[in-house]
Amino acid sequence: MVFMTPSATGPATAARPDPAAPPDGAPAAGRVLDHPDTADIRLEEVLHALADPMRLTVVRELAAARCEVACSEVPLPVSKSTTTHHFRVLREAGVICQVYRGTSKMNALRRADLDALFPGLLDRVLAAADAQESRLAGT
Amino acid sequence: MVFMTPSATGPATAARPDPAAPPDGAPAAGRVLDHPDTADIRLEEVLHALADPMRLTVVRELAAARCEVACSEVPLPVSKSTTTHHFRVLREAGVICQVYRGTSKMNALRRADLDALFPGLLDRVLAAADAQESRLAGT
DNA sequence: CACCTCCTACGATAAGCGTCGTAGTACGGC
DNA sequence: GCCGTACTACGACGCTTATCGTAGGAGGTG
Repeated sequence: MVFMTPSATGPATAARPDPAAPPDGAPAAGRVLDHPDTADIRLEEVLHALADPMRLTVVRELAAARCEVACSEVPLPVSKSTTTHHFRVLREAGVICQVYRGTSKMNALRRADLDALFPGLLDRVLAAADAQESRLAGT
Repeated sequence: MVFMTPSATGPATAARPDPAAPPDGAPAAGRVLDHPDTADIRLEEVLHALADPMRLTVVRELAAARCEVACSEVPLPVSKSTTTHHFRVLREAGVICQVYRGTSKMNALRRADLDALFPGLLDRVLAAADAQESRLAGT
């Protein structure tokens, strides 16, 4: 059941056609992380993943930064282990794609996969989050 | 901290301009339920409410039936008390509006409020749920 | 090689959630 | 007034979750 980065149903946000990437070829050899196959992504799990404030923050950061982001670049008001935990939940729900790059673990949204399964959903959630933030800020 | 059915920021899906409603005037006198004010609805709570399979089912049923629906008309594979619990979670998250009507408690989506706060979100979630159902059915 | 950084795994804890059954209240009909 | 229907409140149970700290591995740098 599922082995590595999506190659089956879609290269996800992967294929890393972005700069910032190393010479390539060796995205970190060994260490490969389990990602759900695109077809195995479940709406309830995605919603659950997005329902947590910490994780929603992460997703918004990832959406804002158009390229891959290291775990440590998304500051959360919780411990390192808890942060790791949240990233894992997001990955296992199929929301993000994680890949080792040197000592860092890079994260990216699986926009393509999510949009294919649930058209427009992610955008609406992000827009809703922005809207709510503005609304609450203007108090 | 909020008192009754929305009248403050918007009559929600209420105002019951639908048939099926009794002569009106006495929608059940006493028993009034607490609903969050529109401005108090939080995205995280809405997502959390929608993330549960049971509750998502309820919301889909409510969206399908364009009018108010009694709790007992949405059959769930769980006990009565659990059903009550789920309806309460939905109400407290601001997703549905509940009103006593005789011995029944009628439920309706707070579409207007949700669309005002999070434009298009509910529709996308419903569409995503439909899409996933078809996708999984066609296995 | 030593060392530092980044991230992980593990165990612990406390809180939350979904589920149930039972007992009970409000309302309408007889 | 009595009874049935519809829903609720409460307490219990077990599972999941969010959080932490500590210990440790993988990989770059010197």
